[in-house]
Amino acid sequence: MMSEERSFYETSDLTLCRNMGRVHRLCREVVTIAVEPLGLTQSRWTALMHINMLQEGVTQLALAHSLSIEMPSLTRTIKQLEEQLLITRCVDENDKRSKRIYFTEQGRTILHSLKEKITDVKNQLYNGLSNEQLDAMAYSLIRIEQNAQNCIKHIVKHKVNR
Amino acid sequence: MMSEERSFYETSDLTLCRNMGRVHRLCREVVTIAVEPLGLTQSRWTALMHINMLQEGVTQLALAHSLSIEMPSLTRTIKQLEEQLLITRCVDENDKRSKRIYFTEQGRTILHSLKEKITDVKNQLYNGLSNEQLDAMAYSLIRIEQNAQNCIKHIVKHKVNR
DNA sequence: CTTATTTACTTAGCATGCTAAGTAATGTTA
DNA sequence: TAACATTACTTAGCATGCTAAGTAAATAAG
Repeated sequence: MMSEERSFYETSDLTLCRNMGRVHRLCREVVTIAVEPLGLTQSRWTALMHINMLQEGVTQLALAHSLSIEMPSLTRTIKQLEEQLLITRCVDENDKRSKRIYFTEQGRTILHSLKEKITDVKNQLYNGLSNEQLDAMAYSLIRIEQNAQNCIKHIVKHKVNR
Repeated sequence: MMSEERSFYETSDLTLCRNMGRVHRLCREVVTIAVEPLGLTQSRWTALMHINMLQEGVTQLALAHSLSIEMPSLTRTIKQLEEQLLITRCVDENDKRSKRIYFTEQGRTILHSLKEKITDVKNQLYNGLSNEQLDAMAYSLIRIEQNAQNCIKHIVKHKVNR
C-alpha cells in the first residue's frame, strides 16, 4: 500500500511537524468553506462546537482549556460571537470573576446546521482511513506532544542551572 | 500498547485535526526555545533550513513552494532575515522579476548551529516512535490532505453550478 | 511593434495563535 | 482584619498564516 515509497516522514528538517500544520490549516479551511453561508470563521465555529460539547453555562476558562488555547485568544473569539448575537455571557453570581456562556436562539439555530455540516466534512476528510489508522495517528500525536513537553521542561531546567 | 483506550481519534468534532495544529505549534516552539540564543523565530529558522536544503541561489517562488506557504508570507520572513544580515538577495540577470537568495557568512555560521540543534530536537520529539509509526502518520496526513483538497474542489464546483 | 496576459515579487490588512501586563474578585496569612 | 497572592478575565501588541490588489518584467497575441 505504501511500500514503494521511501521513508518519507523526514526529508531534511521537521517535515512531519510542518505537514501537521499544513493539514490542520487545510482541514479547518474545508469546514469554513462548507459553513461559509453561516458567516463563521474557524475560531468561531470551533468555539461554538466546544460550547455545545461542554454544555451551556461553561466558563471561559473551561472553554479555553477544552479548545487548548490561551485565555486572550478565547476572549477575542467570544467577543465576536457575542457581537454576532450567537451567544450571551452572564457573570457567575457565586464567583463574580467568572462569566458563563449561553447560546442565543440564533446561536442554537446556527449550531444545528453547523453540526450537520461538520459530520459531513469529517467523513470526507477521513475517507479511506481506517479507525486503526486514525487511532495510530492520534497515538503518535500524543506521544510527540509529550516528548515536546519534556523537551521544554529539560531546556527550562538547564537554563535555571546556569 | 494502546489497547485499553477507546478510539480516541474523535471525541466530538475534528479533534484529530485540532491536535495536529497544537502539536505542530508545540514542536516549533521546542525548536525555537532550543535555538533561542540565535535570535530566530519559527518562520525564520524554517526558511533558513529550506534555503540550505534547496541550495543557495534559490528563488523566492521555489522557496515558498518548498515551505508550503504563499509568497506574501515568505516576503515578510525573507525581509527580516535580510535585515538580520543572515541572507542577501540578488536580482536574477536572466529574469529581472526573480530574486535569488544567498547566505551571508553570518548566515552560514548560524545555519551550522541550527542544523545541529534541530537534529537533537528531532530525535527527542520522535523518541519512542518507530519509523513505521512515523511513516504511517505521514501517510495518513497525506491522505487527509488529499481528501481535503478534493472537498474544496467539489465545493467550488457546486457553487459554480448554481 | 504595440497591446494584453502572465509571472515574480511587494504591500496592506485580516484571522488566530501567543505573551506580558492590567483589573477586579476571591483566598490566604500574619 | 489588613496585606499579599491567586484567579478569571481583558487589553495591547507580536508572529505567522492568509487573500486581494499593486508594480515591473517577461511573454503572447494582434
